[in-house]
Amino acid sequence: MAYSYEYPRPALTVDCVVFGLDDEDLKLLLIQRDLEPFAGQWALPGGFVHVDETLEDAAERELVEETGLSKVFFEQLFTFGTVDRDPRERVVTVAYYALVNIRDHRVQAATDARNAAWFPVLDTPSLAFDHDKIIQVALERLKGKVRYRPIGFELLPKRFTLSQLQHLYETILERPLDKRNFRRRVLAMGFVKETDEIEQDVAHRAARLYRFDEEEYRRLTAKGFLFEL
Amino acid sequence: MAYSYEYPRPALTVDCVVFGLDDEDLKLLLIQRDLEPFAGQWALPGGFVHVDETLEDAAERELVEETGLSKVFFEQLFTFGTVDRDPRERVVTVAYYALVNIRDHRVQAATDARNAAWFPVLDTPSLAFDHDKIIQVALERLKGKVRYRPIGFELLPKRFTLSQLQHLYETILERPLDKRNFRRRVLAMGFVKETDEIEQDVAHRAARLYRFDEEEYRRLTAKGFLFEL
DNA sequence: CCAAAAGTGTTCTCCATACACCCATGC
DNA sequence: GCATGGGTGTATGGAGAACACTTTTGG
Repeated sequence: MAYSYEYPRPALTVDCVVFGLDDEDLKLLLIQRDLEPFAGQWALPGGFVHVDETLEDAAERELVEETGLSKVFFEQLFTFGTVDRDPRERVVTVAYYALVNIRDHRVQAATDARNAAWFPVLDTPSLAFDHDKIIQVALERLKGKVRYRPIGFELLPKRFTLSQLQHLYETILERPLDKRNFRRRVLAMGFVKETDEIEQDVAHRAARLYRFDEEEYRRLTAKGFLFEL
Repeated sequence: MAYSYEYPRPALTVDCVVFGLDDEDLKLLLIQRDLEPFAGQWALPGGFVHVDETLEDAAERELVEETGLSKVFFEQLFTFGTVDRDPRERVVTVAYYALVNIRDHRVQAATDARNAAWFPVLDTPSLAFDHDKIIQVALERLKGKVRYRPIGFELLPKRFTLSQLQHLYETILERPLDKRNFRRRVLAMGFVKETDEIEQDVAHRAARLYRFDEEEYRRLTAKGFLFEL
């Protein structure tokens, strides 16, 4: 019989790469570990998968427990399974990435985390385990996916200006975009809708606020429309 | 301590979705299980991950053991972790997909497999576990990825005709393509190279054979070139 | 000579790109 | 009134899409 009871089995964890957008940069949510191994070092939030919860549930639970974040956009990233990635024993980890609007969520460390904080993506401390590697993979995925799926909106508040949206894409893609062309293309797609609100409290002309109309996006993709930027 | 020794842990398996191209259709390599649960039913090749092997190694090992296939193109697909996907106990599976040129590989059942055979993708028997679901995900991935990564070549022999290549894309994308435009675009990319050989033993004008120049592809992508079809 | 697939160019349309100035607001 | 970002139109070039006939070979 191929029942696995007789054999030692790898442990299974989940880890979360949480991206957030601060007005200027792309940031990453890290926790400072309170336990060995790597106690005191910064790492991705994550932990062991319980036998009675799905992988998504485990990722969400760990994120809430260690950082206080809940109800954020989540997608599976990749599963990392080299033999020596954890010094204790064999541990396979299913990594997720999440996108959050920083301003709407307050982070707070708890359980196994001594501390939780946002770091600029390009200026993180050296991390525990193979978490640097996981972040590299997450960044590549984000860069790739943002061009053909409208996931960037998850990083913005519900109402946003077109300049914020453009800035977001410039940050993620690491190249400048032409303002007029960008605005024309975004609006031509039809699912970024003008609202009748404008920015508040800015020291210059206030910009119009727009929103991402998910309903409309679904309708359009169902009809064969392909998002691309 | 967050050591997991104290807690029951999910079992971990790998499963392989192996695509092949028969002259006409896209096919899938399945095995007939010899063990419970689902003995006698068709399923994806796969099995438990050993503590001392990476996930890739496990996938390759299981594929050789159960089907005799080795040295094929492999990529991680997705990790499936719903709680009840295995009737015995909690089992999380890391799925891989593989692309094979059917004519160059002979399959042969062994170990836990009573039988191994190719089935048309759109006409498979009902499968064990959640393997139908896994295949759906693999198909979507293949359809998506084939358009921006030159992985389709893995399904063809080393030397192929442009008609074969076009047929492959038509099969995967499920739509007809214009012959002249297709040939122009493929050749314009620069990494599909003409050879001085031609088809043999055909009952009509013999077509020129081409090859995928991986070196050239790497050079071009390094310079910012983006494959797209 | 017939069947079957190989091979080949041109036109048109549309979309991506490049590019610069005036406008509204707060201080 | 000045500094700051908001907002707008046009011209050009290049790529994708549509489209049909001749060539080669084997049977």
